[in-house]
Amino acid sequence: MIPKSCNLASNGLHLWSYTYTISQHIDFKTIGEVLSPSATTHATTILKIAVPAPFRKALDYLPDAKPNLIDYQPGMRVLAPLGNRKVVGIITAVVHQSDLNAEKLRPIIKVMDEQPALDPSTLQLCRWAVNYYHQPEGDVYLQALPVLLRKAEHTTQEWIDTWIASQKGLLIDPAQLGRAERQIAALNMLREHPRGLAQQTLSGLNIKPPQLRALAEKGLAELHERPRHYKSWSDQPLLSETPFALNQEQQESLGAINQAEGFNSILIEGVTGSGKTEVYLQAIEHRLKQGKQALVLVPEINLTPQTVNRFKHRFLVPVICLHSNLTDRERLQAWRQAKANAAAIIIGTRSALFTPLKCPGIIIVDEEHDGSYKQQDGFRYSARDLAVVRAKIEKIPIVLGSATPSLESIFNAEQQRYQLCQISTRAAGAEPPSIQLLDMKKAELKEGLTQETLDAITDTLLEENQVLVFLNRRGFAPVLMCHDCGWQAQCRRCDARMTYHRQAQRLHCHHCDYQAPVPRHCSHCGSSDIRSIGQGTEKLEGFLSEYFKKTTVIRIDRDTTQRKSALENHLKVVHSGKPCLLIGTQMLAKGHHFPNVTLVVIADIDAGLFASDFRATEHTAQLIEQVAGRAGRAEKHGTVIIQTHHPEHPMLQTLARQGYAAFSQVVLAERKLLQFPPFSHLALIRAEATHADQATDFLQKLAHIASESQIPDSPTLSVDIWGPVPTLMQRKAGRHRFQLVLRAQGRMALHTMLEFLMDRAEELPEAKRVKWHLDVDPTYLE
DNA sequence: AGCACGCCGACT
DNA sequence: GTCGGCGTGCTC
Repeated sequence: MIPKSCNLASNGLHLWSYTYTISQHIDFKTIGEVLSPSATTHATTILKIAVPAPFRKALDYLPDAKPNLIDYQPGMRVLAPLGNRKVVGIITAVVHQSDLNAEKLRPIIKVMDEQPALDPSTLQLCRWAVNYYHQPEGDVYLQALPVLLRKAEHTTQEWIDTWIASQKGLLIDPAQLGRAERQIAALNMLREHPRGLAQQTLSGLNIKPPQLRALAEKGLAELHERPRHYKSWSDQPLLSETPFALNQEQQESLGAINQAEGFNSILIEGVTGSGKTEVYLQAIEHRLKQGKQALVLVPEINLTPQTVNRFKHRFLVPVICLHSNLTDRERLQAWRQAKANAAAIIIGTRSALFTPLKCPGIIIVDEEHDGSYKQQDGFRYSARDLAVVRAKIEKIPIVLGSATPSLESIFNAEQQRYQLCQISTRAAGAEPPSIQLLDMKKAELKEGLTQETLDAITDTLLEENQVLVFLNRRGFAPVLMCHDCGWQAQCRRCDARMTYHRQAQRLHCHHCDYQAPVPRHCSHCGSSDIRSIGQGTEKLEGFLSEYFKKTTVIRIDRDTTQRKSALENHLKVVHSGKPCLLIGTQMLAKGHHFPNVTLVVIADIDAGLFASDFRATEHTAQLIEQVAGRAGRAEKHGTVIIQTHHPEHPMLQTLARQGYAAFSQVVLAERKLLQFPPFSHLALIRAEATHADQATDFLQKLAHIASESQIPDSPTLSVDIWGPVPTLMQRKAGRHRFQLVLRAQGRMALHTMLEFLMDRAEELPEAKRVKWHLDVDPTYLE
């Protein structure tokens, strides 16, 4: 029997064979060290291991007890001692000298798999990410593995219990087993299959473990663990439906993608409903025909059964979907299948980027502008940006698609780094919706809606069409105020007002989840005249279902869709096509198609026009376009009403009259003037602590170190340092938050600075007293 | 991060 | 007298 945690160095039965190609696994960084004279004189092997602990760099370890039997390769998982615990780490390099004293080095406990868990291209991607995001190596390398493989209990290979007849069992006359009928049957079965049978297969043949164990005790059968072999998908027929005919622009986009041999990045700017997905499908088909796999990244919210079904309907080959409610075990299974080429198409969110592919053929990033590609905690990477790096490493094409590309991507296209393909016509000849800016100034409002808007809703419903009212604010009312003294309900842990939820009869902070009962009296003056100010989706729902008594009103936000499948149930009504009124937040803006919605009302856009963040207008415009894209598909023309106090706002004007492409040019010019990304590069160091000065002291020190290290009179290498400045919400969840903003013209300057700063930060005693992190290419300055 | 060590307060 | 709170320090 082979022990479950099969160590390579053990002398157990090896039923597998493993081969490797040294050249494939060379760590280029270590070549110099390998060839250096000191290394050749002392042939000691040092393993650089990335461990799950807050060290910036990998730790040095010695090989385990039987080093000669093992070829240590970067990417292999090892079990290593760390303090008084055992951790799973990744070999990042094999070198021949260490900066540490030899007596401080400890040997690893064992190598955990016979093949590296991280293949050479994933390793390269991780190395790139370490250098770019300046994140601890352990965080980066381990993040690239499924959760279960970060633990010692699981192996990269799946092991299958297999019973096999022993030598004695093959020779014996089964009649000697006497009246043990079931054991005789079992032995006969094993004799018929001298290469062994999986325990599961045997169970299916009604041969159960007790009989098999009885045979094993008599020395007639043996239990082995064998690695599971996956069947490659590549010999299967590809399609189960005929692809749709493409229009001219789709054809051109597909041509650009298919033409690519090796790395190429293509940005598809295609209006909502332009049939981008069809282009993806046919581009994937092209690569499948070459026996290559496809990786498709989608935003969190878009990974709906509809999206996945679109792929499953088209293709007969195995499609794997990595959605958020998979169990860890299912994720590991998917990882193994992708690595073994048992799956042809992998669709997933951000983290799916690290799925190993045996035969990578193409990467597609749908809705590339979407914020959910940026991880906002721990290892803060952008899956979209890393996807481009991965495509470069794998030498395959990458497609970035969006109706509203990020300004970074538009800029990259202008710089010829991306090939731009535009699809401006909607499929089936549908007209783009017309955008109407509705001046709210001095207008009489009913719960935030003008009479004109209400009339438009009435007309649409009378025409038997559906209406979508977009309000990006959950709850009943954003503010609860004392009418006598002006007191407002504040969150006691954040610098934010509490939102009033009427149905739950609670005050709820949307920033830290703190909840409180609704006060009956003002805590400042004791008055009982407490009123709610402003509108939330809950309040709007109440008003609209009263105003449109005969119409079904459906509210869709985080509060109404908490229960599983609640969203799908809500949407069933919408998809039935009956006239109805939809009210919703962000959730409604993406991914869903409502062919019968012909009127979209954006109730309050003003907050998005004047937010302090430099990306605010970009995000607001993307949101408007996305919400507007819900309206009027196929034969029905759509209208979008944007209610605003600032109809003359240049951003709104440009967007409404000339569209997103023109808008993006205006904003790019603005960014250039202000030297903001993509015309410069940003990094943030955020710190939070229970006492504000702990955070500022730490950041102050870093700012000082940074300015000291500047090379004088070298504009190409200089880094602007701002701060420490308080974050927009200075106190959140009871902690004070400050940040340092670093800006540089060139990437090199920024990275040199960051590498230096992170090394120094690790040594600062203050660093241990505050919670802090680095965010390279932050989405929000806050 | 995780774990031990260590030094102070409320309890079977 | 202990159990346990979390501040501090350390891990190749």
